[in-house]
Amino acid sequence: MSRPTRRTHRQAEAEANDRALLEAAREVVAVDGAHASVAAIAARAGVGIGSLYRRYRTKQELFQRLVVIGLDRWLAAAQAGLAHDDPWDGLAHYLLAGIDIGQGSLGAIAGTIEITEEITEKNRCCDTAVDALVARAHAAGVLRPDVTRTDLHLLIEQLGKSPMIDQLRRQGRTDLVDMAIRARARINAIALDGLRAGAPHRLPGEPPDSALLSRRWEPSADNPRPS
Amino acid sequence: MSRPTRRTHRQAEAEANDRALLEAAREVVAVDGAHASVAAIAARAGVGIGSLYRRYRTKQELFQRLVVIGLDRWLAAAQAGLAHDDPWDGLAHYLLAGIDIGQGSLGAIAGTIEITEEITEKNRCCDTAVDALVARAHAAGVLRPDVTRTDLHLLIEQLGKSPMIDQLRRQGRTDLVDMAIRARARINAIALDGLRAGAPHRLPGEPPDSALLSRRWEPSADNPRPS
DNA sequence: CAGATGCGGAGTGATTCGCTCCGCATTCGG
DNA sequence: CCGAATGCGGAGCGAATCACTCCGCATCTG
Repeated sequence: MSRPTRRTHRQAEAEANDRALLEAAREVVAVDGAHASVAAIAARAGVGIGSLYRRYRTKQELFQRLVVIGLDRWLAAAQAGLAHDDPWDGLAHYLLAGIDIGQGSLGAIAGTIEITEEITEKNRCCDTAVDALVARAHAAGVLRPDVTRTDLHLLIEQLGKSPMIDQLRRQGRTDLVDMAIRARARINAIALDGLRAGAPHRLPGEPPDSALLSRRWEPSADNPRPS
Repeated sequence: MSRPTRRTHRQAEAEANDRALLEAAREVVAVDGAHASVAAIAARAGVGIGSLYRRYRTKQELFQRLVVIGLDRWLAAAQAGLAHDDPWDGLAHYLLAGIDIGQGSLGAIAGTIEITEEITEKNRCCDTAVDALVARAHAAGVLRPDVTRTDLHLLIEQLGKSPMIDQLRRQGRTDLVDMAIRARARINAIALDGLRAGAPHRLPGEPPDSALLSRRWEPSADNPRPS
């Protein structure tokens, strides 16, 4: 009998394939949103369609896994932010990490999958962590007081989507992709500076209701849940 | 003979249909990007597919028209900004108008259409107007000096896409749509404050090359130009 | 070396695409 | 008041693409 920690070649290869699959799915979904096709995902991962369907029985199962992983990374980013000594640095880390993780792509498929209890629970954890991050920054007086967690979330969602970078990447213009990524870093820096305390104006209107975000997980008419 | 200013019922109705068609196309493209189907556009406009194809011989012809109209509005926004006495107010007006016009949706179909001389020329006009707007704001010392026209353009593109609002609108939740629009106004205000002079940090890296934007009009491998 | 395992991708029916074409309602000219 | 003309909506077309199945084959295991 082999030692339990020792895995066969096949098992290791299968795990590597799974990682490649998830990473590829993340990339393709970031570009095509809910319209991402399993063929494109498999091709990007460099595996056959058959291998994809051996691991995930349906496309939705893969997407659910994708959402769970995204929420995990999102929570990790928030906790890493809380680990920073400086309240502002922590908030900035969370925001930039959230943008890079592609929180925006999560929203794209949010309405297309069945919501499991696991997803709801992880979502709650994330909200709690971000609330702490925001409260600390508010208490330290480094974040403009009229910004709420939902504002932050919307900002991340908005800045997370980068259709131009996706388009350039599809075209294989790696030099331009680098340029676009550097350019986006500047946009992010602008947004960060807009979040700092001491802003010249109050934000317009009332703080947005957090229901705005939770409602997005509900199915829509054009994206009916599977029966 | 009827007076030349007098048009028949049919002509007036056809014009109204055309306007509805263009507005519907703008909305559907804002949601679905280049994947927008002519059936969806016609349905949203409340006209038959046949009527659409009587006015535009192909889908691409409609999209080209859409881009031209978008560039017209964009130029008008820049000129309206220049008409403001206050340099900052002018810039802010341009930015907010550009976001609302849906400059972001132009980028989505930019790579899918044949570029006419008209489009190239209008694009040049827009760039010139925005350059003047930026230069005036820089000279007045109200815009942070490390922000370039391309930065502004990328910011507009980034903030122009609102997948969440599109999703809610498709679901017909008009109350949530209003809420989301108000929430986006706050995001825009944050970005605007981040653009003001006196920002605590310099933007990272070099100013982005304007080629980043012009290259996007070129066709891509997955979006080949029609032969 | 024989059996087991997991792989890639051709094939399947369903769906959606851009687009054509035609029956029909409405309007115009006399 | 009527026949001709006009422009409309949408059924229908071939092609493309979708999620998904299934099987021959290469590779690894005992």
